[in-house]
Amino acid sequence: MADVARLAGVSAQTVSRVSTGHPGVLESTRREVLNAMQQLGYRPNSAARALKRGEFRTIGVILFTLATTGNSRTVEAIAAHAAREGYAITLIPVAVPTQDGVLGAFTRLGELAVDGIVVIMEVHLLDAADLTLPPGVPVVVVDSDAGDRYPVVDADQAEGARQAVRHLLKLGHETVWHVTGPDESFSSARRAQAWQEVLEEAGRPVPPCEHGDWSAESGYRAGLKLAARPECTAIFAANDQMALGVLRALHEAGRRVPEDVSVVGFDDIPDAGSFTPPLTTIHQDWAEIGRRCVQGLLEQINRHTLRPGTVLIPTALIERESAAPPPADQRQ
Amino acid sequence: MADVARLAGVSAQTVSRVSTGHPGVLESTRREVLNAMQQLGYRPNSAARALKRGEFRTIGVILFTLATTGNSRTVEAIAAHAAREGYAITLIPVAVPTQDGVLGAFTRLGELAVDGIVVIMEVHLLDAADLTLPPGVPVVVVDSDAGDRYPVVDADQAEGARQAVRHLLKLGHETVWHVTGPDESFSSARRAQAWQEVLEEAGRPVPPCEHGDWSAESGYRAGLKLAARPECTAIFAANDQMALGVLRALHEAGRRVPEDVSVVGFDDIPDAGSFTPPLTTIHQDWAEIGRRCVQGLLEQINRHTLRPGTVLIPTALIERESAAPPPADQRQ
DNA sequence: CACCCTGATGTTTACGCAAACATGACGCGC
DNA sequence: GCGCGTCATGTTTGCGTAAACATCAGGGTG
Repeated sequence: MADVARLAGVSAQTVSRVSTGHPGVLESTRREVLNAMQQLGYRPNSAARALKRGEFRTIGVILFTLATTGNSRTVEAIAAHAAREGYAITLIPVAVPTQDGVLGAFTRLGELAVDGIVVIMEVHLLDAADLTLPPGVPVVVVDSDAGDRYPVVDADQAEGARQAVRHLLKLGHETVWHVTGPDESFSSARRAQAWQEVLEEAGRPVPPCEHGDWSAESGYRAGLKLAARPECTAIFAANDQMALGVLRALHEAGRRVPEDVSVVGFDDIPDAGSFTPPLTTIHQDWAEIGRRCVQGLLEQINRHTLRPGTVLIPTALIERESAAPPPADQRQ
Repeated sequence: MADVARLAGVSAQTVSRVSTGHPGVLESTRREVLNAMQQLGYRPNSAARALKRGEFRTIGVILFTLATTGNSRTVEAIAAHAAREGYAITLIPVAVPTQDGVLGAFTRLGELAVDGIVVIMEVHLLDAADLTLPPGVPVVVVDSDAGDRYPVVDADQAEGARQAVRHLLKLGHETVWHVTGPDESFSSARRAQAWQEVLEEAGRPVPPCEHGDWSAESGYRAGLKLAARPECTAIFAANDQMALGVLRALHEAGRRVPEDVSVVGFDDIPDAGSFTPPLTTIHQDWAEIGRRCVQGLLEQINRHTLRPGTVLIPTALIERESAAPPPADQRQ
């Protein structure tokens, strides 16, 4: 910076003013400084800047994996909105989803240069890490029911599941079978619970769940079992990937979709419209989730207020071709 | 830090020595300091640390989107390996894939606290941004042919495509039709080129390409056209998502896979094994790509040497059920 | 017993920047 | 024409840390 100041014939402070876009610098001076910067290839040192200002303009995102569509889409949206506000994103992946792994990530995080944290993580693991969550650091949590302690942003899992089940019921199916996600997932539990509630409210039998792990392969295994039951005419899979596996299982078992069996997924991943047949599913607005995360975090950073509570992002039923009325002989 | 020093009855320097794990501190003193740290909730300020040490222990990753499996997997692997080396990852998404967008990202990047950069981006857009790439900053490029100027890490696109085409030829198909990715993609161009070369070497006719954009929907459109050609018995799609669309199109057109038409994809996304039918495809080792990116970057950071050149990660043919010999009447 | 060496700890300093305050030039009003 | 306000710019200072150097105590050696 001193070199730039010398070359431009001004003081270091004026260089600083130019680089931060401060007002009160003569246009001619500004141009001269800019020129000198260019010539010397000057780049402000962000460490020094952060030290002086006491903020990093960076948001940390802690998660298990980018491999799920939801996570990577959410991160992408967070990054995009953060960038718009002048914030960068630092990724803190948790190598292993154990309490130790989470603890390690939170420890690293404590030493990281972040002004706030988005936690995309199942709540029970968050609990374990709770102790080491640096107090006073703004936090927003996704995919959790910790709304009483932290600001939570999430898709309206329950309403989405209700939309799916009601849609199948309205088509005339007597009941709806369910393929769940992993037990430890909050989203999975929420979707399963809502599925059960809708059936009970409608006075329909609640068939036993098949348990999956979000993967298409697990959906395939569940689908094989369901395909073997002739009374099963409607399946709600807790995500689109498992629905894909269910579709394959039904196809192999010779049961046509949607003529014999209807399938509804959850997520509306980009490929869902190209499944065979195109999948009727529940759309999640990840872009909006990311936006609200950033918004909530900035609110805390700027206003120094932690406001627990849950922000629910609406879901939407996307009707494609995998759900239809049940076969005539099974119709209500 | 001063408070900790006071509480522990030592100097600030000793606190620093403890927090950096420096040797030459009496065990009893160390414990006392650790104790005081805990009590006061002391966390070293990473900005000050970075300022003093002249390094951020952070790697920037600049990319267009996390929406493709390849990108998000690569980023995840980069993050995991970087974490192992004590580096964090900062994400710099390019909002719009235009030269302006890229320029903007590189400008932001210049001000970012990173010790090195991984660029996951098509090369022609990189060229446009070239001017503003801060000189002297370690860089590794993925998905590019800029091996003469930068260290490049990439899957062996050409060999992968060759494996796919040769596999179909060996099964007895007279030739192989191709659904490409977007024109501006280096990977897409490389795969298409290798496809053509293999056909020419084998003395087979080279049918016209169908052009897609990586999306399943574009694969569906291409598949519809291909399905209308009875002479088409083998299709190589430049990625698995487009292959999914092709599968759907063939199914709708009443052409069975693999009995009537064989399909091979590229990527081996996690769902590929659950397509209907399970997709034969080319596996890319994204974890290894991420690992080599970090390795290449750290080499530059530690040894201050820029070594242009391309590291090619081998691909592997994964045989599943979507490719088989052609129908008897079409057999060679 | 004086010397030096070693190892533990304290003191000084600078990293690069920007806030706060200081300076100085100019113009305007009474 | 004197004083005061305004605006552009310069000077001082300190953010939290760790490297470099300084100090000091104890122990072994000739």
